[in-house]
Amino acid sequence: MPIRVTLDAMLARRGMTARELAAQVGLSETQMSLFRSGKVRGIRFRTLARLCAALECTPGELLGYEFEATDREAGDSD
Amino acid sequence: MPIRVTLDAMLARRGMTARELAAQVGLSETQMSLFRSGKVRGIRFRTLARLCAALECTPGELLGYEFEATDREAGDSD
DNA sequence: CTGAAAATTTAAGTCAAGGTTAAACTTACG
DNA sequence: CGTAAGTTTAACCTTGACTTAAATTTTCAG
Repeated sequence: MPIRVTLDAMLARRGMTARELAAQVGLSETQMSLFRSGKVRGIRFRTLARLCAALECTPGELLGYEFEATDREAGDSD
Repeated sequence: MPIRVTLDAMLARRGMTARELAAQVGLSETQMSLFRSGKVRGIRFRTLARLCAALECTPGELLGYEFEATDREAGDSD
């Protein structure tokens, strides 16, 4: 999974704990943890928008991407 | 919905039709159309990664975001 | 004009997974 | 210690991503 939600850097930049962000954004701490550990395979724009607003950043800053050759195949698994 | 998948600019830049991209990425034309018209509320990372690979760009370049004050409220409706 | 390719739209349906609550457990750290 | 922060597992609910199919519309070279 080359795309990940990278919250840590933004949290550090804003001196905020994951728990605070969860409360502010209305997300469960569980989900926050899943995001941070890269165990999520997608995201709703509503959620992404709230994270961006709370952290005052762009989607691009929250979504880390590392090019992978396998992403060029349509029939690729996962 | 302040976040949108902006494919048009990238398609133009690579001189590619939406249909071609759909085939290359393994997405239905229907879904491509829904993305382009902003009728989608989220995206799977698998899909986003493939789009990025095919268009040789970053998630940030595909996800347009416009700050909205309502995104700062946790209990916000959609 | 004309016709074919490209794109849009509607409809019906599948099912993966986003997100929740609850609860127990593990780390920091003053 | 003891408290706050973070993880993890499990059971659930619900949304909506994505599909196929098919009809319609837009686009545009010739």
